Amino acid sequence: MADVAGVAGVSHQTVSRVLNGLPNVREGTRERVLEAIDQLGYRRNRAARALVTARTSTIGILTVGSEFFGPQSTVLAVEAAARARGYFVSVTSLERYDADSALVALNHLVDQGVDGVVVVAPLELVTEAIDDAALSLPMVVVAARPDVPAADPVQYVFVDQRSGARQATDHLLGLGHRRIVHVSGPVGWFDAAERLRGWRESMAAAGCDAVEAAAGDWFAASGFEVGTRLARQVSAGEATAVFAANDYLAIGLLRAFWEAGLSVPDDVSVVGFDDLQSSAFFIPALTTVRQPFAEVGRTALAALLDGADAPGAPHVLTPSLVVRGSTGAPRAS
Amino acid sequence: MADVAGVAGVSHQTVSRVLNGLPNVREGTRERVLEAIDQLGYRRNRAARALVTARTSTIGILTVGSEFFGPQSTVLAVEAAARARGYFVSVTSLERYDADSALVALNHLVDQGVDGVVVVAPLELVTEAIDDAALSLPMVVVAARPDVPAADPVQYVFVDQRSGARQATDHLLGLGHRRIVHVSGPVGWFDAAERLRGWRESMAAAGCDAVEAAAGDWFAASGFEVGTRLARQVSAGEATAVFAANDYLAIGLLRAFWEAGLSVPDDVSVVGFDDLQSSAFFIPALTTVRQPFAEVGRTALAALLDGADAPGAPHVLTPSLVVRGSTGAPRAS
DNA sequence: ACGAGTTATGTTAGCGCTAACAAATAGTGG
DNA sequence: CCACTATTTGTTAGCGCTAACATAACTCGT
Repeated sequence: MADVAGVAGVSHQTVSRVLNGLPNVREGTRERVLEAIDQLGYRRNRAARALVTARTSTIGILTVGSEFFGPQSTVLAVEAAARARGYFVSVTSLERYDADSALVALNHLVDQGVDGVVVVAPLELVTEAIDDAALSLPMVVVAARPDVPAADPVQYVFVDQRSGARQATDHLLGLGHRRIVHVSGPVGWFDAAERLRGWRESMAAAGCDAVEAAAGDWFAASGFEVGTRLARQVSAGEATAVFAANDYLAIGLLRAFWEAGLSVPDDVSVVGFDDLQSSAFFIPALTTVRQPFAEVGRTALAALLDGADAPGAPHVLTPSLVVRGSTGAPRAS
Repeated sequence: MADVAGVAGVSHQTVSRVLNGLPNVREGTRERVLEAIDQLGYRRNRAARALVTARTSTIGILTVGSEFFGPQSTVLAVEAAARARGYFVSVTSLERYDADSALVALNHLVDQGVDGVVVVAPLELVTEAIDDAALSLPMVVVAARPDVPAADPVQYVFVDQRSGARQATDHLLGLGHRRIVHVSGPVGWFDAAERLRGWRESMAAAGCDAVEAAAGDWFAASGFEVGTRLARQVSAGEATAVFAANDYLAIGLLRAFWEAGLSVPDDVSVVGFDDLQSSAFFIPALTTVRQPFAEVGRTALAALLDGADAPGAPHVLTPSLVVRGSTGAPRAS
């Protein structure tokens, strides 16, 4: 910076002023400074700036370290939103799914001096770890947590999973299905719990028994495994539709039903959740629930940067049902 | 740090020594310092440290900002490898796929003072932008670039896409197929170009005509569109197998063939590339090529941190074919 | 027990920047 | 044309840390 000041014939402070866009710099001076900067290829040292301002212009993202569609999409959206607002983004993922890992990851970000943290890890143990950590750092959690502590300084942003599940279930009910099984996601995940709850609510409202089949994780292999069992229930007339907690599980289901010689949607309807890029091309095309990830990203960042002092109610966004070929009226019995 | 020194009854320098694990600190002193740190909940200021050491312990990752399986998996792997080695990771993605965006993104990282950059954006225009930028920063590019400039200070790490394509094609040839169409990925992507080339090599070696069908992007929708056309060729006996540039395209193909009433693999064999989590559950299960992403991540990071001064030959990893139900011998004609 | 050789600790300076204040210059009304 | 205000520029200090050097405190061998 001293070099730039020398070339431009001003003091380093004036250079700083130009760089920060402060007023009270004559136009001619500003131009000379910018010229000198350009000529010398000068770049401001962010560490020194951070040291004196006590702000790093960096936000941390804590995410589950896997290829889950929802979290992954959210992270991308937050990153894009942050970049658009001139922030740097530091990403850290969970090594394992336990409270210890969550704290390690959180500390990793705090050590880095981030100005705020967006948590994209909709796991109960992560939010618990955060509650315990009680950091004095602006923090936004993207997770459909139903019981946000009242005085929690942390802000919540999420897509209403329960609403999505109700839309999916109501769609099936509307087609005439009564025996709708839910293949639920793994325990400990808010999204799984909320989708399960939404399904239960709709089933209860319709006066139907809610029979659940739990999948061990979010992947197609689990969906297939559960689907193999469900195929027998379908054949026995014990189920006419399945609502899967996500599209990967639905892939496994479709496959299992196909292997069992069952036709979707003639013998059994299937609904997923997430709307993958390729869900429209499954066999058959999958009816599913789409989430507004880009909006989640923007909202989360806005909450973090602008609403630092306004925890208040969580920001809830609404998903929408996408009806395709995997659902139809139940076979007249 | 001064506070800690006060509590421990030592100078701030001794605290610094303890923190950095330097020798020549008596055990008792070290313990007192650690105790004081713990008691005060002290955290070292990274900005100040970065200022004086001129190193940020942060590496930047430049990636395409989309949900592509390969890049996404690679980023996760690099992040995990970096964390394991105590580095912070700053991620930036391309706003658009043009040279300008690439430079903006690269500058964004440089401005941040990263110690090195890993580029996970296997696009020609990105490597060109990097060549032009000629930054004096350790840099590793994860891209199957066939013509790495000799004196390039940038290191390359990649999975041998050509080998994967040859394995896929040779598998089909071995089954007896002669008319094997390749559905190629979008132009401008190294992976697409290399897979195309590998397929051509194998076809040429077998003395077969290589008929290509270009997809506009990497997604299932394009695969479906191309597949609709290919279905007619298959019916006309002009093709007996299709090698898709990735699994998403393959999904679209499977769907198109299904709609056309063609059986896979009886009427036409299909091979993909990437081995998605769910590829084993497609209908039929997809024969595809699996890439060692975790190894790519580790190798890239090792190259960045350890081999700063040894550009040399690119680090090439090898993918492996996974044979499943979507391939079989051609129908005897 | 004394000095040479080690090892442990303290002192000083400065990394590059911005905040706060001081000085200089330009602008304005009487 | 001068006193006075508004604007522009310069000067100084210090953010929290580490490198380099200075000093103090221990070892030992003789």
